[in-house]
Amino acid sequence: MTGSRHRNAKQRTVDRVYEDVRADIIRGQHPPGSRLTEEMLAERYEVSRTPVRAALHKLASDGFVDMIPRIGALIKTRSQAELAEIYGVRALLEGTAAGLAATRRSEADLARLTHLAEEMERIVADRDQIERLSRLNQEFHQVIAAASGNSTLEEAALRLMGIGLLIHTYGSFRSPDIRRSLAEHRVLIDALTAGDSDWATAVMRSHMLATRTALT
Amino acid sequence: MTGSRHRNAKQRTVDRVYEDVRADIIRGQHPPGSRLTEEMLAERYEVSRTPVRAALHKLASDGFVDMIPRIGALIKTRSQAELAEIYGVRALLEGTAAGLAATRRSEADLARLTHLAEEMERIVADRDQIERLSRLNQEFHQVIAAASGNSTLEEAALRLMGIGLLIHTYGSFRSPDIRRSLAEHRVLIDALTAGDSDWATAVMRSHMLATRTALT
DNA sequence: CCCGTTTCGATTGTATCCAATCATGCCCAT
DNA sequence: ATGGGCATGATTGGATACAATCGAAACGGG
Repeated sequence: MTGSRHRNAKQRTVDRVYEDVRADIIRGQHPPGSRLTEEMLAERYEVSRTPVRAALHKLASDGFVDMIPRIGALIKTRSQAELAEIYGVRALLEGTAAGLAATRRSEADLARLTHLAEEMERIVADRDQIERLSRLNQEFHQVIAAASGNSTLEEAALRLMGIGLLIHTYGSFRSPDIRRSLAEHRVLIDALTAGDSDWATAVMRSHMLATRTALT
Repeated sequence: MTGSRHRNAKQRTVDRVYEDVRADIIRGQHPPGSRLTEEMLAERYEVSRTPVRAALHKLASDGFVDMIPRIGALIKTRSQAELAEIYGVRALLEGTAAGLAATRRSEADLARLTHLAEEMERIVADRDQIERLSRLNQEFHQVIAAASGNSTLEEAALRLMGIGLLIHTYGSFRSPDIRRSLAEHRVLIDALTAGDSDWATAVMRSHMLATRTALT
């Protein structure tokens, strides 16, 4: 999340462990509140404790676990209220980002967003592809954040998106909410295509706040 | 920044190293772009590489350095444009936080803010206490962010405040700008005392954007 | 003289070992 | 029976040793 982005032909052990543990958390393998010890993870992934420790600290700084000295890493629990907070702040940040993106987006951005929207609509009915739907949705939002041209804004938004993944978001939504969400994506693309900042901001804010409500 | 908060009677080595390196960066001991090797820091602080590495990774996740695999930690360079971005996003986040704080602030919060404002006014003329002025200012903003009652918002704002410290902010301001800034603090307290959300939001936004301009 | 190649060294990445500390549970005294 | 204190063990924190990888300089060929 906060980490470095470079072409890694071969992944370092610490990165592999980080990704694996993170994926397990998102999939609910490690339920909130459960305890992870370095030794246990080291054994499971067949590496030494050193990379496990590094990965755990990174997970902590990304808000996935709490590291308690001499206890271990506890999977962070997010209350309903915190989740609502996150979506509220996302509305603020991503709304602004969408407004900026409306004037700065490239044709390639629009094409990518359209492709993502189509793909999501294609698989929306398939309950087996919920996880993929969630990833596509995340990428959709990432593209817009990046298109804002404001890396500070983008980074802050990305951070919150990552935390939100703690709950396998789409899985907890009901079908009508998901379809509404996808329809809003289309409107968002229209606003960005039109280059209308205010419209884009409003749609994005509306999109995030509707999602917040759908969570409860 | 992102780290854990617990009563630390005795500080762990990694924390000490983190604080020391961070302070050195803020003071300009390590100029932007310069390279920090683990071994060099281990020798300087007379510890092994282990806590140094942990501290370095934390600094990276807090946006103070870039960790490049097999190269080392490079002190992050922030362009004028990035700095402007940061203050822009702070205006957004802290403006919202101030609006929330206007309705939720306690009497203790107001007292603390008033005390901080007075203290800053008392030492504003003393060029030797620039660093202290900067710390007090930071605490002022932290108190408001915390008073918002929105921990997500608070955390995001705190993060950006920390990054902003990369440039010893107040040191690069001219006297009139600093005095304007302190005057705005007073107005902010008035708005919070009155419980006027819109006013508080507007003042905070204005305060941050004026600061952004003063930087250039 | 310049450019590609290869070797060497510097630096991070990983493993293992030892120390310190705190949670837990047992035991004893009241 | 109950509460407090103490011993023990589990777990992280730190140090050291070793491996891997990449950059840079030296070297050789064109």
